[in-house]
Amino acid sequence: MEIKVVFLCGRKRGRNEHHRMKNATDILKEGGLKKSAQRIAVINILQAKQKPLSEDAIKGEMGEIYDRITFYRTMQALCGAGIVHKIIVDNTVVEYALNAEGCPHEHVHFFCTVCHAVTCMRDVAVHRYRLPADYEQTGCEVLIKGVCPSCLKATR
Amino acid sequence: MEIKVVFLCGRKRGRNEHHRMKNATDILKEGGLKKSAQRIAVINILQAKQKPLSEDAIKGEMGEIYDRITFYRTMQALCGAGIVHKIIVDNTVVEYALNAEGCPHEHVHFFCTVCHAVTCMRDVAVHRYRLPADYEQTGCEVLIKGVCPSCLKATR
DNA sequence: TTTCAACATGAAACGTTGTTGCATTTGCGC
DNA sequence: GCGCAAATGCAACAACGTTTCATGTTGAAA
Repeated sequence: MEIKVVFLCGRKRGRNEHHRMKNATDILKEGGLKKSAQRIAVINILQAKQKPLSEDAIKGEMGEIYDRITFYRTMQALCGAGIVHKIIVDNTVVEYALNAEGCPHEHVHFFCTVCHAVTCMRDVAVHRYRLPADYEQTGCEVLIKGVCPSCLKATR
Repeated sequence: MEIKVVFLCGRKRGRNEHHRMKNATDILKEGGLKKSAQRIAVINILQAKQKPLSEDAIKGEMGEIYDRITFYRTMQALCGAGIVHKIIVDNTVVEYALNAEGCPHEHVHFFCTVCHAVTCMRDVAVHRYRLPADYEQTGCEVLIKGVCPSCLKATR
């Protein structure tokens, strides 16, 4: 039986007010996972980029230590522990994002159809859909497609 | 340049009030696609089952005439013409559903984590999310996960 | 510090999913 | 019916994802 640390939602943080990031070792410990070079590398990369990344992008950052099989297992472990979440854009397009510290509420994801970047819209909460009473809801994925600000600006 | 037939939304139909289904040949013609055995088979199967189906399920219904390569191209054609829509449950789980006649508004999809069935919640519209003004939205996918009525009943 | 069980790793091999090229067949407008 | 464009199906390929197994690490208890 392992202890999960739950972050309490404090006051809202301002848009440019960064909090000190926890290091990979602590994140793993809190998730009840053993430390390993692969896992630390993945967490550090996702933390540094501050946005969802594809396997390919992570691979590029990892360099030599990247191993395809280990990568899948690493991501399974990190997802299972709630350290990262998987964003399914299409059945052939998957991205991974670090779960935000602080308030880990369900948020909307945005996919830019021009540059193919995926963004976690942390300020846009998932709507609470009303299904017929005999359905039990456990989760909800929302993916909005469109054109991101930088691509929109580029076309003008 | 092909002509797309747009169905106008008339009065709401009652829950058990079925309208006469168009046949596959007409659907293809309206979609600007050529008639073919594969396409007709897929449309007929989706129409008969009245619910989203996986490739495997469709394959099972098609029998001998199923061909994997043709299937992908068929689904690409049908999706492109707006005759069916693809529901991405997970990167390894894809389902296809016939676009409903009548009101083809964006609707929510439901995935039962017990029986893995996918349902089009035709009466549950996709919420209009408000993103920052510099984002342009073109579409939105909503997938709710949970337990469907029949699985819920089975556990009691 | 040493020991050790549990877990992470990476190589090989395999299965599935999706695509591309090409020769052949089919649909459909003329 | 003719002929062109599109659909089909085969082969081959590429990418994605999993399983098995031998080996290397981690972390906790002796």
